[in-house]
Amino acid sequence: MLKFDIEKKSGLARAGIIHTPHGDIKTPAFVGAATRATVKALTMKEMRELGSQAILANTYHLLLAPGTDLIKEAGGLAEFSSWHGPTFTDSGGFQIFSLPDVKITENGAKFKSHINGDKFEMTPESSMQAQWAIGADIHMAFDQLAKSENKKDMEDAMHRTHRWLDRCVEEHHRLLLKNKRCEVIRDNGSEIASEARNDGPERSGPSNACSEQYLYAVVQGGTFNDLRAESARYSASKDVDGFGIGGVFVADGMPEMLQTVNSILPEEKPRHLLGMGQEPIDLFIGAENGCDTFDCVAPTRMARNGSLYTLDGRINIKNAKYKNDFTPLMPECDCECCKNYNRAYLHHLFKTDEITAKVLASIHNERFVVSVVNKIRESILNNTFEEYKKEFLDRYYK
RNA sequence: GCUGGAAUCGUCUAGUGGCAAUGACAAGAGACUGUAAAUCUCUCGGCUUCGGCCUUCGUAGGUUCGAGUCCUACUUCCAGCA
Repeated sequence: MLKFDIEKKSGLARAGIIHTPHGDIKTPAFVGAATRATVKALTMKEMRELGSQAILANTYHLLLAPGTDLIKEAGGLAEFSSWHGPTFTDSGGFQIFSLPDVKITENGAKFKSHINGDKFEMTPESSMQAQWAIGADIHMAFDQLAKSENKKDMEDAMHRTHRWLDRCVEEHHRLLLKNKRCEVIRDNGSEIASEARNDGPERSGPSNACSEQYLYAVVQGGTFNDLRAESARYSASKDVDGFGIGGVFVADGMPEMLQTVNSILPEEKPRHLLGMGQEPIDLFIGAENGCDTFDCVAPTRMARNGSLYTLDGRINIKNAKYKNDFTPLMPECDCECCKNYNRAYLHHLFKTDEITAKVLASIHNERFVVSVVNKIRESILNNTFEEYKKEFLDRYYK
């Protein structure tokens, strides 16, 4: 079982430490979105320097290229990407939702590769196998999202997610048993996996794709809190290491939804809020209501598109008004971009389409969200969360 | 000097009698939440009570119901020949 220590609690909010085979994650924490085993425009060294604790890659993308077997051959995601820290993989479930021409059956989802049109099918079992091959520390169950006003549609997707979860858990345990590092005990003649061994010092050197790996169930249910509650109860009843909360598309109603879900989920297991983090307020709401980790593509995507975070809200650095602005992007920021460059320079780099524009902007935006979540953690530990939240949000959204 | 060719919105460009005029870039703005995203959308002659009105395709004339498009002259540029 994944080890998670809770250091401090305040209502649903908590600060803790997730102990993964590749190191600790002090929570709440923002996990960098490294879909194709890279955080776009950034090197892993830059990610470490800006304080990122973990990354999340996507099974669907890595399956298409370079292939999960190749990553296994390389020694796993951490070794392959030179990240060497805690890693997550998303299951590919989101792609069922986001790609066109996806056929969903009870067995799984049939995709067409967006690269060359190759057809292939992903099932709960194949997703688990792919994630084991990729070798991230924490895996997401293969789920089905829905975005519908229709409760029946949402309910159907949720129930399918639950049936798939059963298959994910079974396959995950089968793979756990196969793993040579796992201790196997016999209970009533049937093999079950015991707690993965996690003795010895943290492994930060070359990793092993066969090291302990952990599974999160994914809670669905859309905007219907009774469905969310049902999904949380179902997920909580399963033998998993933690939980992803998925299918959150609007911040409206998120506090109530998270209160519903996180009041049901067992306190001692970590919770990951999937895909939320474009708006800083989402991070506050998430942490406040019991989420431990977050991931979101928006900070780096927006960075590449010139939309940059400041304590006074997001600005578009490409706007003409920054042409002669020789002040730092965000004076209070300690990132490489803000410490060394000014807005006029960033404006120039964007207007002339220099690669460095995207690099510096991504360093800053990623640092910004990492830093906000780190400060949320500190404030939970210091009992100053409410003050920090008010101070930050009043200024950011004024 | 002669002979051809060419001049269109910041730039390049489409346009061969019905045109405020094509496309690209540039410019201005917006979007982006488990990444088919270094992407996408909108604006881009002026005014507008949103029905239109006015001014535009080197300059000046002309033909025509109608000219960026045809004719004449001029100006500038390009190529070739002297």
